[in-house]
Amino acid sequence: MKRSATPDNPEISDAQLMFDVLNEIGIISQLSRALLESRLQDGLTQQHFGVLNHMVRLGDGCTPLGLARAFQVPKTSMSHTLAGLEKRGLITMAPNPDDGRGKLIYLTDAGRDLRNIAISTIAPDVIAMIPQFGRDDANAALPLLRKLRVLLDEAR
Amino acid sequence: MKRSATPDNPEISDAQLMFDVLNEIGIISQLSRALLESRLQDGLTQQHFGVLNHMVRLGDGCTPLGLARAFQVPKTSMSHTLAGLEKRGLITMAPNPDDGRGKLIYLTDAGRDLRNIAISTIAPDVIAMIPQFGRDDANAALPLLRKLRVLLDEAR
DNA sequence: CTTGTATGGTTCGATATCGTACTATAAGAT
DNA sequence: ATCTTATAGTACGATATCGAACCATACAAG
Repeated sequence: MKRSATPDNPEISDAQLMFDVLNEIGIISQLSRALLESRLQDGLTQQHFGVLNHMVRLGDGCTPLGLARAFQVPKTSMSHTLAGLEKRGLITMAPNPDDGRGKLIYLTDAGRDLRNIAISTIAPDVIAMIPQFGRDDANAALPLLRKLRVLLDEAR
Repeated sequence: MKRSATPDNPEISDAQLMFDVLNEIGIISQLSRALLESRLQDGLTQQHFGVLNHMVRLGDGCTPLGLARAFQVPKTSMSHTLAGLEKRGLITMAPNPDDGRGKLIYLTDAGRDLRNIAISTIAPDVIAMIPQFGRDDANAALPLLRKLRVLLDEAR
């Protein structure tokens, strides 16, 4: 199980540690995505929900590229996600008056409602996790994750 | 016990905390996947690499369903991933002598080699992160992540 | 005012993901 | 033995993801 942590090459075990961290993160992401999507209707994905949630929390009128950066996905992926949201009437896309190339994304009432319903639907699952995970551990984990995310983001 | 923004309903901010944790995890997962796949050739994905790595570390001769459970993906997804690995000559699939329905997956030499090459290719990036993230923080994060993963797994 | 280059966005094709439905074998209960 | 239910895996279709190529606009330098 334990790879030889040869004292002359401590980097190996350090690298293994980071691999393990990223591996756990990958599986948690997979699990939380599956949990979320099992609660969403109409083939909505985590990305769809994420975009709606982002705009409710931080305000709409943002650009497709800005959203792509916020979620760290290629702009082509965001383009497809936004097309799906527009097709469902959850957002509208308007040309950017300040930039002839760009667009601005706005929530519709339906989009806002759907986000709020989704939150209510998922909240019990999330709240149920807290006593088991522990508020202290959650509070401890968040800054570590933020730091790691920023690091990975800068290292791109 | 709680310094809450909404004293009448502390669960709200706790839920927000967990949402934030899962959100950071999702983005980190996205970033590390992008980083990994940019280093892999021949259209290999994180799943492909993950399966090879899993078998090198924990031994091959495992079943498709066992792998699907290990990675928390539907068995149809694993079926597709394994087909891709077999097509590339990185694994072989044999009928399970103890179960007429099942198969057993074995690494080929090419599969083992590819995994080792991939590890060597990625290791510098991972090692470079360590001094910035901090070994202590990595050591602190891992058990928290494991706990969260187990929790989510059980709550499925 | 051109020209070159950078930026915002879409289109398209290849592949991945995953739910539904299906086949085949296994295993337990009459 | 037969029936029932559970399990391992695949086929297929719908959608998601993403890189390459592309278009249009912006912007900077002559």
